[in-house]
Amino acid sequence: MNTDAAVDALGALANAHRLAVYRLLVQAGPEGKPAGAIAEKLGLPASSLSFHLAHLTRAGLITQRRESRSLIYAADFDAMNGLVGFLTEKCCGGRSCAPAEKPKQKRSAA
Amino acid sequence: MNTDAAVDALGALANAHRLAVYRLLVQAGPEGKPAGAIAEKLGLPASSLSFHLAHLTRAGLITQRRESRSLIYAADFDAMNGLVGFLTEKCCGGRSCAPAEKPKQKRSAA
DNA sequence: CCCATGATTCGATGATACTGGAAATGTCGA
DNA sequence: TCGACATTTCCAGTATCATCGAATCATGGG
Repeated sequence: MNTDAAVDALGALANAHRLAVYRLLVQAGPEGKPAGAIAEKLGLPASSLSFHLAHLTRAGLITQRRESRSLIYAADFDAMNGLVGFLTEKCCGGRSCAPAEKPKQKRSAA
Repeated sequence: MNTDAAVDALGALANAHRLAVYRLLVQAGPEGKPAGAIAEKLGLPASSLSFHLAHLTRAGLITQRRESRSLIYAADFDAMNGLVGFLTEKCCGGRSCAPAEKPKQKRSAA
């Protein structure tokens, strides 16, 4: 993950519709969801949804695969983890910064 | 963290300059950095930097405090953790999704 | 081959964001 | 009080993004 990729990913998520799509796919897990099901669930016109799906795909946050006539989209969890890692990189210059790194505390965290 | 707040935060980070500012502050830790030092480090005109700092502040990602003539900015780590939590919420519908959560499962679900 | 279905691309329009110099604001030392 | 310093606000020009109906592409069944 480099700066350009991170900016692309963040820009892709910085929209209410795309964020909703992405979270839906995150919750759907690796099997993903077809475009039509997403459009219905979110109440978006097909062309608008397609625009947003393309945006997320271009940013590397989701993947696309065809299954017969449907195109199935799924979240790319590696990309998300890479993004999170990039944001917190060298957090606090190595010093403790409590919850951002969650050290070796065995307390149940939220 | 709700959807609107997340969109604001992501939008604030979705810019090369602001992302650089934010990462600089994340690495600087809780003590933060004065605007002038950030401007110099990043080679940004003061007015442009001020615009970006205001954007990040409005999104709740960084905090501002005055120290004599300087305005010190610092990353708000709670906000970042809230954002990350929001993105990964209900990840995979509760099923295993490997690296996104603590790797505790031994089933190969995928 | 032809049609139905699922999804993308095209195109025009309106809205929003980024930039940076100049001027204004707030703060401190002498 | 005056001047120097640190930073923000103002402003206008440019550029990029979001929307969605219609047209188009891709696939599978009869």
